[in-house]
Parts: sequence; structure tokens; C-alpha cells
Amino acid sequence: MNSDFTLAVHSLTLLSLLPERMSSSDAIAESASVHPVRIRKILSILRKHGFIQSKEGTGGGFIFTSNPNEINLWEIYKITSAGALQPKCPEVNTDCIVGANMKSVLFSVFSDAEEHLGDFLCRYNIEDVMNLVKQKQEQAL
Amino acid sequence: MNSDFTLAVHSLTLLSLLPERMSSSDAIAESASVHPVRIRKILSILRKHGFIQSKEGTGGGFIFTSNPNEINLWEIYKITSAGALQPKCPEVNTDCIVGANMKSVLFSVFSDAEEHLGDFLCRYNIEDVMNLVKQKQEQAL
DNA sequence: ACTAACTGTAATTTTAATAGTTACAGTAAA
DNA sequence: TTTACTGTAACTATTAAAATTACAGTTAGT
Repeated sequence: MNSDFTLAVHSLTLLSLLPERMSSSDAIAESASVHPVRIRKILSILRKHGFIQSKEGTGGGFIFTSNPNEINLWEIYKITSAGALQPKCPEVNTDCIVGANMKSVLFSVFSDAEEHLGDFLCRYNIEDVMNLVKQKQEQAL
Repeated sequence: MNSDFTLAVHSLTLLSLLPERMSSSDAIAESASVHPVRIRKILSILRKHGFIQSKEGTGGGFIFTSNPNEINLWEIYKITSAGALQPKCPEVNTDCIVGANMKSVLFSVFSDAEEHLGDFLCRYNIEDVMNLVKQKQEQAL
């Protein structure tokens, strides 16, 4: 899967650790080891969904608005990576019963599979991720 | 996800429809609209796992050995696409608690998620896929 | 024995997807 | 009015996926 998902989760987790002040795309980008423009693109989408606020100009940046325990990984997946589970299918070949229908059969199966994935990802919210991050950090010491 | 999975399922489904004779990589490739060499590579792996047999030389090709209801989509997924669900993560940044641990946190979460996907994909075997293909075909008429 | 039709696999080239970079307009604070 | 930001579009570079070429090995038919 796409790294947009990872970057969205990463950014939200970081913002949830710094709820009192704005974080710039540069700071987040450095934490995630990617280009600031990517962060701005992804956070721009998250802003449109109401998870964060942004502010332009000096002292501006991004800030978490909702509660870290109110946004789960499934919501983030849907926004950043919907359909990523679907296996790629070559062009349909109408001359063959298998070639003509495989794509739509697998599409149905993996649409269901994605729903199941959703049930699973719903169990994790940003607060959970933050706690897991802290846990891993302690284990490493 | 990778199209190797689709091509493996496609090939096995096709072979299950023609259990009495050898099918060449050219014929399968045409049905799937891809290059014959890709089919040979993928079927070579399936052969090593014992799902099919192959034969070189004139009149050779590939043939299904096991029963179509004995091989399920999870087995094929594991062979062709294990780990595909894992979201891509940029390099870890050890200077930041989030950057240092996000990768391993998401890896854990998505390893679990892949197991759940496994439980789901186990429900479908090649015979089921073949029936779904036939069903779609009838619907289209 | 020779040829034609296959698989098996490595090496190379092409294409597509992903990510990075540049550029610049707009905004807000000092 | 300068500096530090976001917001986006356009472009370039990198990486991953797929196609292509090439050729050795196998088998059946003649």
C-alpha cells in the first residue's frame, strides 16, 4: 500500500503529541523523512475532512482539532488509500470466459475483503497508535 | 496489490476448466492479456508449490494437478503477494519518537490485518472463483 | 537426426507509478 | 515590508512493474 496512509497517520500522531501549538510542514516532513510539499498535500486533504486545521503565514502550520481517540485508522485508510487492496487486473479479454469476468469477480471479492479490513482498522485510533509508539520507544531503551 | 495474484488465480481458473489437457503459456497469456513470459514465471512458482504440473517440449504446457476446491485464495495470496497489505513507510528518523517507531507500529498492525485478510480469503477456492466467473457470464447475457 | 513447439530463466528495455523539486501566488505576524 | 508560513500546479527524477529479447533445455513427430 501507498505511503500516503503512513504519512497521514504519522502526521496526525505527531500533531496529537503537540496539541497546544502549530506544527509546520517542514517540521513534520523532517520527522517523517519526506518532502514538505507531500506533507502539505496530504494534510490539505485531512483538513478538508475536518481532522485538523491549518493556518498560513508566520507562526502558521497545522494543528489537531478533533480528539486523537475519535479518528481511527479506517477513516484515514478510506481517505488516503481506498481501493488499495484491489489486486491489479490486466485488460479484460472478452474472447475468453475467464478473461472476460475475472476482473469483476475479483473486484467483488476484494470489495468484501476491504470491508473486513475496515472492521479491523476501526479498532485503532490515533491515541492507540500514539500509545503503541510510546510502548515501542520504551521497549527500545 | 500486485497483478501476480490476479494472474495466478486467472491461470488456475483457466486450467481448472481444461483439466484433461495441457495449456500453453501462450494460450493462458492471451486469455489474460499479458506476456507469456510472465505467465511462465508465475506458473513456475505455482508448480514448485505443487498446484500444477508442467511439461516442456511439443504438446507440453501446464495442467492442474490438485482439485480446484483444494486451493484457496489465501494460499495464492501468500505465494504471490505476501506483505502487499503493508503500507510503505519512509526511512525511520531516530531523532523523533514518532519517526523512530511508526514503521514498526504499523508493521505490527498490518501483520495482524493480513491475518484477518487470510481468514477471509480462505473462504474462496478456485472452484468458487470458477463458479463466480460462470455466474457473471450468465448475468452478462 | 532434424525440426517445431514447448518450458525455464536471465538480462535488458519500456512503461507506469511514486516521490521529489521548483516555482510562485496567497496569507498573516512582527 | 520582510519573513515564515500554506496551497497548488507543473515538472523532473526515481523506483517498481511489466514487456521484450534471447537462448538453453526438453519432447514429440517425421
